[in-house]
Amino acid sequence: MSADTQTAQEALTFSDLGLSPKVLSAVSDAGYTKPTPIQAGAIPHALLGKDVLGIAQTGTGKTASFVLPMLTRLEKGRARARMPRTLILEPTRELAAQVEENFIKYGKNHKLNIALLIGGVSFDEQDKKLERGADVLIATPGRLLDHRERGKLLLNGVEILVIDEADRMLDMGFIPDIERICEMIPFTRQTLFFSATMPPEITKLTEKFLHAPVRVEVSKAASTATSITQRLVKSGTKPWEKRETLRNLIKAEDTDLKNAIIFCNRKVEVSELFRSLLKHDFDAGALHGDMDQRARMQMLNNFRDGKLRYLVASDVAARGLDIPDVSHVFNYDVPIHAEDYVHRIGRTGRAGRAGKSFTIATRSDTKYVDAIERLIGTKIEWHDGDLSTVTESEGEDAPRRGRGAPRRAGRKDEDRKDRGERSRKDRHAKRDDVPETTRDEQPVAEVADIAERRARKDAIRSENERKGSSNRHEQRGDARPQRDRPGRHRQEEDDATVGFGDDVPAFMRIVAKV
DNA sequence: AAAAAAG
Repeated sequence: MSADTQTAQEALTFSDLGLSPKVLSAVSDAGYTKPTPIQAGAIPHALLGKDVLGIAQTGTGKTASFVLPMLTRLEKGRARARMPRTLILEPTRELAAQVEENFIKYGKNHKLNIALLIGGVSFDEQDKKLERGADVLIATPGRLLDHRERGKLLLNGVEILVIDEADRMLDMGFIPDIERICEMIPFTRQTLFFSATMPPEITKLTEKFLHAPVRVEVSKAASTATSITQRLVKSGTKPWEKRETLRNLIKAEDTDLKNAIIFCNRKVEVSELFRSLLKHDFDAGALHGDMDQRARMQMLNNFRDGKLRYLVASDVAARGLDIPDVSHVFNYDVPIHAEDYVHRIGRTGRAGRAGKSFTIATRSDTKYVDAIERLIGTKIEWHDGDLSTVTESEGEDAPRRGRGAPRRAGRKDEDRKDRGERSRKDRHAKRDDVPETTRDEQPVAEVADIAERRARKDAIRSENERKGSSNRHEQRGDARPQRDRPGRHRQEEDDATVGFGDDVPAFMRIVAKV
């Protein structure tokens, strides 16, 4: 094919980039033939040992753009005890785990030691992996520094350093840590640096720590993904009103809705809404940063595997997490920062698939909605009339409008309970009942188990229904009483972890910069 | 008005 400039890149395949045969074969086994723009741009330079400054959103195939060349370069040489050869820094634990999955997937023809150093889990296993000598070290900053202070880790053997999601690290106050870490690593290293945006602090950082970097910037689409249908949904301001709005919305969307992420602004809201949804028989999971790590992973994996249909989440899930095939995003709260809106709804409509997003808005959200519309440069349509048609209820316990009524008997009681009032003890089996006292510490794990059991039960039920038999089998509860005892390893990675393809997004090119 | 990350 002859090359006009545009199609030249399109025509590239992975085998044109200089990757090793082992890597290429893993890539093709994973089903990929064509690199994304960031991959095509970054990989050849990374292979030559040059520093790379990649400006790209998550979902652009960014992860593979450093994983693949690193694998190729790691084929020469061996790791020594406590001296990892490469280091990848990630802002969140889930992202770090996701990068590990990528190394496992694309490194399946390599014999590499991979160590994942994240908080919330015991040190023992991590120590062992370091001791054995890690070719690839993937870490969140806190735990990494912790290990180093304990003397278990030497960073002066690091040949390649990756800093991922730098702007998010900035938001999270990690920059001082990042600077400390950079200073521990020899000057001669190669640095691959990724950020979605380039605020001044980040530019300064790159000037300090990158040497003559090759700048690779993925093109930005002018507007929001056309594959995402966006709607605003009016609601009263009271929590129970918002929950009801959400439930009705979910039910109305039922036929199209494969699975959904429901974003809340705060962690308490995540747990409240989660418990409420469970009470209302939705197979929901929850994800936020105060949950214990086991529950976080479990929820995320169950959601990915389709064992949970709904995931109530804080913004920990807004960026970067690769959850393919989410059909719906609900914003239970309007995000306070407009960029977060872009990231949140970007969880759907991936790889050109159709996605829907609904944002529940109350009177007090107007200015945030305005900011979002300004950012994305377009008005978002109201789903079913705008806020002028909402009748605001008075007082905390204002009775609900008697209409728009619950379809099931007993709903009123549940709603009363939702509002925090005591109601007559449920007629439901206590097994599915969520402890009212549940706060965020230990009980979350319990709740997680309940959610998991329910998810399994539901999976079985829907399987049966599909087969035409509507009998409900009770699955024996096999939730193990796993306490998170330090020093205890869990081998039971029972469900094979799903692969994380980096979807090429129709959308993610949006630049969420003001 | 938040979330995230070390414990």
